[in-house]
Amino acid sequence: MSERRVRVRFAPSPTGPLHIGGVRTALYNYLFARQHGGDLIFRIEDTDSSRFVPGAEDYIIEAFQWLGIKFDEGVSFGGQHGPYRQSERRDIYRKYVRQLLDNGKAYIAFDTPEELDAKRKEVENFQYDAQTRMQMRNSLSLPKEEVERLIAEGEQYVVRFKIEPGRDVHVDDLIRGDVSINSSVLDDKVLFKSADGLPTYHLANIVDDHLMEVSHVIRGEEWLPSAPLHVLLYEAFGWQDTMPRFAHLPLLLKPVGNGKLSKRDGDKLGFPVFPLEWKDPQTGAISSGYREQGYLPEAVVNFLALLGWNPGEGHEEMMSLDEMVGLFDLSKCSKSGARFDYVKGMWFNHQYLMQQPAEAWTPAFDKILRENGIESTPEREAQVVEMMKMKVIEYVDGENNKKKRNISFVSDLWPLCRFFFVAPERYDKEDGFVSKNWKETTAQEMDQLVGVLSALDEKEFTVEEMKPLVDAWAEATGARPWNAWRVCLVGTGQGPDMYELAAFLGRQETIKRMENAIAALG
RNA sequence: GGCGCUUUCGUCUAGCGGCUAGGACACAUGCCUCUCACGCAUGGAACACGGGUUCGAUUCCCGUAGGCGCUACCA
Repeated sequence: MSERRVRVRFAPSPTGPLHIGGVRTALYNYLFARQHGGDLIFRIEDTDSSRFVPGAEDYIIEAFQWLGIKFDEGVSFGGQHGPYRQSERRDIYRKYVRQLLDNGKAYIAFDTPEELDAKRKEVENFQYDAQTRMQMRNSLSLPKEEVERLIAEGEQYVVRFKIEPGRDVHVDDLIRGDVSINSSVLDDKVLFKSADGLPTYHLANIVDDHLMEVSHVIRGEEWLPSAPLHVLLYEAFGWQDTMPRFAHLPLLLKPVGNGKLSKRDGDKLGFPVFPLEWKDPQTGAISSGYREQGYLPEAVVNFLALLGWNPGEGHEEMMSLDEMVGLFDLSKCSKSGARFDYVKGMWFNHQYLMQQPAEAWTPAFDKILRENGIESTPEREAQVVEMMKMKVIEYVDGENNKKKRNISFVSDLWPLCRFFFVAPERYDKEDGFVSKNWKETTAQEMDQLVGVLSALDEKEFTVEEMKPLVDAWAEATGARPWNAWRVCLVGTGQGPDMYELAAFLGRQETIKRMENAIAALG
């Protein structure tokens, strides 16, 4: 059994953008496949034509590309077991439906959706099973000629799985151990619909996993209740010897409140639930994505991996994809759902952001500057802007650790760096820092400081020239001008060392801001 | 309602019969300091409950309660 080559799959339904929980499922499949030198298959489960959403498939592929999760075969990746899109496998499924029908493991049912609805209204907790199927319109209850006539007349029908009641069905789950359920509580599931000639999930899933030689099915816990049905299907086909092992992952729960994290929760709760931004082709509504929010793929993957799995023994939480491949272990997955605490995701992003060289941030920061109207200046000033940007990065990400900012995203830079580019519009006395550091005599003091600074020309306005001059003056007069000076240049208690800041702004801008402040605060 | 899964700090979790129940995020405090932050240090904070089994249960078993999922001609 363990001799079999490891082959796992991620098989989403193209009904919209990929949910973050799906990303984690795919990630675990990826880790498992890599670790065992096996294959990861990408299959599209589009057996419900009515729920098909254009663009979803490409979106999913792009998302995994961004995340660095690579597939070995499947839709758009090629392989020997295709086609990998279920809608292109109709003929294959037909053959297997026939086999089940011929073996008496399945039967044809003519009950319309309306009839079934009526029945459900009439009988509380109605279930289509061994108890009730003889009361329904199907090939078991109807005479043979009648069945043939109905089919010949083109009546729509479905094929149902004939579940034998009263049997304990066992599923050996890699995460949960033995799970058993009595077959009597299972209903005769629809396997195939004549209306569109397509199978339902259950049939397509089993047939494909078998044909694609899938060795392990790693999927979300929402599938656990139907796992016994799948076991029964493998048996009905006579494939029990090559039946894959199952592993049902705990679900991702909402950060607050009840229930699992759903597609609609995202932006409402203040964080994305999709890897990439998604625009609904029908409504045009936009859902935010991790990529567009400024997350690094490494951070998303690292954060997600630890929601439901843990390497144990106080191992470092920061892990690359490759490290995780070495450490991953299905038996170390937790059994209960994990609340999706995106604050920790932000911390991971902070960590990965800090590992990057500052130059890596330039494109993103550039965009922010443009959004704030900084770039739309004449060419001459463009050079200055460029220099400023370099300065900003140095300030934020200087080799001196003391200067590092607490930023989770590059976009967090703007409120911290604004004053480099824009003079304070107003000096707010309500601001605690301002009121604390701007006293009666401060205006005078700043006036003097302007005088001291004026001795330097624009070229001499450097930290090296300025510092001795100002320090000497402060020493002589006993002034402690820095905080008030900061009020002048920044407007509040933020920013780098005052000499560095002043040198960066230059003589003209520095003195202008000081005079503005003196005039405004008096 | 039925069936199944599940239950350690606020959150993610370590623990696999004997531990002062460990770590991370978040939070609080202190240090550093011309501000904010970073960094460093410190602190508060948990075994759902009730029965067993055992010399001994957070750990094993059974109940109860809570949480989650499934219960479609959706996946």
